[in-house]
Amino acid sequence: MGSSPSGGIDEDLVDPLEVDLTDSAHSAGLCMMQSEDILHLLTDSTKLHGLEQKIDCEKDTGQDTEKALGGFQSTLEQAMQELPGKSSFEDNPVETYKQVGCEMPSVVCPKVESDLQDPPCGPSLSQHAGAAHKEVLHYASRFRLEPLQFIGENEYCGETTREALNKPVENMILHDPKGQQHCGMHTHCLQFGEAQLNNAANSPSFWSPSNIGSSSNLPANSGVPKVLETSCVEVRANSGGRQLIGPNQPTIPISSPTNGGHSSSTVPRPSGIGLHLNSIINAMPYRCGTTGTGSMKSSERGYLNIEGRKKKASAANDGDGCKRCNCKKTKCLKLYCDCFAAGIYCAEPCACQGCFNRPEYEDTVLETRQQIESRNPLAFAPKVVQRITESPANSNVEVRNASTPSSARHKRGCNCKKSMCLKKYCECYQANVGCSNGCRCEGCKNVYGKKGDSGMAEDVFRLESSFEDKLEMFASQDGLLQTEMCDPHNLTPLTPSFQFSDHRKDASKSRFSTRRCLPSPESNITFLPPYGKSPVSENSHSHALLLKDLKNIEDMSSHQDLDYSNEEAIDEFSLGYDGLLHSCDLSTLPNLPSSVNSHCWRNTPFTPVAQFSRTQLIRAVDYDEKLHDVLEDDMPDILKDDSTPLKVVKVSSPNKKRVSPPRSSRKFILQAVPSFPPLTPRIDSKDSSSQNMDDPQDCSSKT
DNA sequence: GAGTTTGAAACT
DNA sequence: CAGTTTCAAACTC
Repeated sequence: MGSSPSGGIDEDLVDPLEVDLTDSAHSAGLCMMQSEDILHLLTDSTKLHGLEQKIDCEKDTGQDTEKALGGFQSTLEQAMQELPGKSSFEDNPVETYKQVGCEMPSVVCPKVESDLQDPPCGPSLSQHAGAAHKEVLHYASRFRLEPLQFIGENEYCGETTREALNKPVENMILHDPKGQQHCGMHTHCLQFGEAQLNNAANSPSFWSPSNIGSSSNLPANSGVPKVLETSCVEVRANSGGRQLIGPNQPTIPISSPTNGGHSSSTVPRPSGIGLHLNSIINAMPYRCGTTGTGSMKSSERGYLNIEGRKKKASAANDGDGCKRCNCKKTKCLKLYCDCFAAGIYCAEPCACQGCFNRPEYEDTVLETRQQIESRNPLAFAPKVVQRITESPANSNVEVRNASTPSSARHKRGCNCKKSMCLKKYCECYQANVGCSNGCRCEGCKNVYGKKGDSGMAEDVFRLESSFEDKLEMFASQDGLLQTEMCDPHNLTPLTPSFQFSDHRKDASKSRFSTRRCLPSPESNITFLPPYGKSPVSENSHSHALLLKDLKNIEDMSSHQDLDYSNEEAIDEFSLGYDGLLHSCDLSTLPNLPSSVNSHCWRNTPFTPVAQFSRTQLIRAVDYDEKLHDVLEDDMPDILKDDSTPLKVVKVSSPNKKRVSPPRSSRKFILQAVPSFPPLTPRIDSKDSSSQNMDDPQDCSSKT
């Protein structure tokens, strides 16, 4: 990969996808798989082999890990038995891919493994291993992300992902309500919390010498988890398609396998599985104001600066704003605090007073976060979704004009009375998205789209609602969902993910299934079918793939007997409702940069939802006919005819919280994992800032 | 930099 | 669920 002399990444050499793989997919322990991969996975026993290796590796990491994996191996074994030509369980050392050009070895898919390994530089990793794993699971469930699959990870990440890069990027979601579109990546990282951190840690850039050395130096701020995808896309658009870092980006080295080569290497672990999100963010390429439209909040932005200069993005800054919070009364434990809301710790750049949003108060932070989520499960959900497409014709990523009403929407809408949605007071405006019918603004003059301007966004929301409603209906009728889902903490905003856990109380620990990246429900827009403004051809390929996958699934279900008694084999079926649901929409998934997918935090727009192991997939499919019904009822309609207008089942008020009513469940359980983002001690916290900040980041304010 | 305005978040 | 209060960012001067 090309590292600039300053330690930055050469734009041309940076491969967003690569970044994703290392950053999010691995570190988070969440590996997203796309439909193609799933199919491949189902037939590729070698992947199981890889999984096995990983398992072995993890076993060495500690009891926690083993426990976490609990039963997973048995499941794996069973699954392998089902696969013809499965590889024997060899004790081959786990190899991690090292991206070419990366100064630091990057852990690619062996994510979990890497996470569990103690970093050469610190003991924190082992200490956090168990927690991290748990957190990963938690986030996975919350974001509808599945824990990293051990199966074929390397292959998947190394190849599939790479291939995916060449595919059109269809949709992306913005997390940041406040318009952090340019910092989407950052946001994602944050959301995954430790996982993210881990990812970051795994990412070459993160561990690159410069980064490591500077990580402490880097301002702990980072991007706020709001709009990650966008940044990627934008970067691409700006840089010609494969770069995460723009010209203005910090020179933090990011691994970018230029040769696609993978060399086996030991994976040095960051001293911080517990690293704070800020660290990740800092490590991540950061591009603010790339388009000049993005208005990121400071919390959403990293203070990365090529020059190492740190400056508070306030005011004067244009485009690079990196402001942080300035809370005085809330102790940075309320959503008023951008840092807190973003799932990151406050950093030195913050001017907050009496801040508790720091690593040393992790417990408090977590608790507070849980409280908030108990009140509003969507409190930390992404607020803005955006759709991005790539033109198939030229392979160039085409970012839909964010200013167009249909390109993005604030999910809850604004409530502006006096600003006419023309100032940053307006969250829609701040996010550079148009107001939608869900907004209650008065006198809307949002330049990105006035309230009432119809667009796909609304339709998408409706679609989402529709599907969701069905799903919920389905769940409630069949009691598939456990009451656990009723717990706001367990609920994933808008899209609860279920899992077959049968008897596995500790599903969260045993859930390792192949996964597929699916747009999270919150990424509704992501699911937009290519109708209307989007040319059918735009998604034709992906749709075809999707349909293929669906068909395969159906076929499998119809041709195979499912032995539900074999719980181990089933282990779990993680159904991201949105994933399955929108798998049709997933057309975009195959095209999604892995980076985007992997960087999901909470409410990640792209949540790898349905990654099934072969057995799991089959059984899951068969398991519940109704599930099929849902898929068939909803997805086909969309998938079968791109040109067919979406059926509007129900329009949900953006302001309404989608909380599923209590349901009894038999087979599906929502993982009860704390939703709080991994707020692991960050290298450079305010307290510790003394160590860092030597290399202040260049923070410029948003436009 | 201080003060004002604004609207989200929190509270009742 | 609506109204009110609190809060911190955005904005103005």
